[in-house]
Amino acid sequence: MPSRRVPEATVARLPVYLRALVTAQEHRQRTISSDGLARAAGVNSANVRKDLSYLGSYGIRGVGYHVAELIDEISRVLGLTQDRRVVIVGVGNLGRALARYDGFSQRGFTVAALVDADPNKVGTVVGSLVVQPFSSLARVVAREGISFAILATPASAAQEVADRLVEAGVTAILNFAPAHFDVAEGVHVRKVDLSTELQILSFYEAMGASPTQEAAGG
Amino acid sequence: MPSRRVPEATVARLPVYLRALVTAQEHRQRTISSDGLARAAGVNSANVRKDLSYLGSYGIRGVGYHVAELIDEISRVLGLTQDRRVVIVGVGNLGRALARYDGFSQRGFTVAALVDADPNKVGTVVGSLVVQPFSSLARVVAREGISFAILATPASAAQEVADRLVEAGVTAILNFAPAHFDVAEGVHVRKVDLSTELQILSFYEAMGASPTQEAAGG
DNA sequence: CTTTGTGAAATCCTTCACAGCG
DNA sequence: CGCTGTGAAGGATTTCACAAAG
Repeated sequence: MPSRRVPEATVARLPVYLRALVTAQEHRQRTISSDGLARAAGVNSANVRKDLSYLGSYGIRGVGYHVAELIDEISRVLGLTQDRRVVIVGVGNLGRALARYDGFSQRGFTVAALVDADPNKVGTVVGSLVVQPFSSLARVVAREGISFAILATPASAAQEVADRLVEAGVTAILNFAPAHFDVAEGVHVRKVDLSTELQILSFYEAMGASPTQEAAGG
Repeated sequence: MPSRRVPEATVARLPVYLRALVTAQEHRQRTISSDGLARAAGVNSANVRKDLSYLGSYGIRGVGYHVAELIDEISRVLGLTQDRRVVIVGVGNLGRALARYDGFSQRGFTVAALVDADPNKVGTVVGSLVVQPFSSLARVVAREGISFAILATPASAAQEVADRLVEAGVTAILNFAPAHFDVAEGVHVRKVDLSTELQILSFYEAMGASPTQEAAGG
């Protein structure tokens, strides 16, 4: 029960397990073995067992893990018990699509505000939200109780936007801009770069070589 | 010059270096040190040097690397010299945004076809392309000379779609569906899961713990 | 004097293999 | 017997630290 330190690689797999477990539950499955979970997640079963052992959540020898119990445990460890409010900065093609993406809200992430620097976009409606001017970022973040941001601006604006986000009190940023930026200690950043992923595939295509199943969440 | 085997972790960083190098070149920079590149990419400089050493591309001691030369070298290694043609399967919010995303074409990936199983979407226009029925996937892939696919369907359809893509001759799949699937030997898959990324951030938020800058491209 | 290239050390991660529980 | 939990082995990756090159 008392969870030890969880390695990064394990943390990155927990959401995958969670997804597989929810699917299993929808199929009325009450228990699941490390092997079943491993298959669904595309990893090795010893890896699953070791990962889960970090949570202190114990399975039953000869049986497997209780699906419902594991879902609760992983949700708790991932901090998904509280709803997270998110601002999307930059409502270009990608930002607009993310604003409407229901996968976020399904998993407890509420897109509470949209912000853009372009006066032509301010005031337009995306989904059920009106785009706010970038200049009012701090106010919006405070008013809406936002702690997460999705950064979907051009690369050139990334550092500036990140600075403003941190100033405004945002503590986690999911960065879709193809650029690196620095943030203060304690602010968490993850980067998703869509063309990078295709370029990596391109390498293995060109080589014709092995790595075949690759999660992009390391 | 004779490139040895390139480790996976290095491959995942090459596109990041490439991006930084192109930016440097736009700023009229002729050479760049491992330290400069490391800063721009958000990694350790020894890491940069080791990575580049795998390419056999040599820098100049006391000076650094020629920007233009390195761009060529990395582009070649990543197989970006040839244009890749891509089909997007699933034109929901995400698929449509990806279809219009100009970052792909800027980097040599041409979205050549859109496909969807929903008859209401078939025939609609996204960007400059007409959505084709899923049933004509094989024909479209053959006609358009497509080798890459972006899978942006619901999770429940992922395995089926992947099977059809592989049948049709696609050899690299970028998977946005939150599901794992199996493919034949030699077909390369990378997974991008948007809510997973937020959930990982959520973990570190909840813990208040260290990992601060994290690339999502392992 | 600056900066690369790289052995060696340190760290992290995965997989094996099996004792032991249910 | 089946399946978990985990020590130990094996890989992979990162970082250090420094000799050598320009």
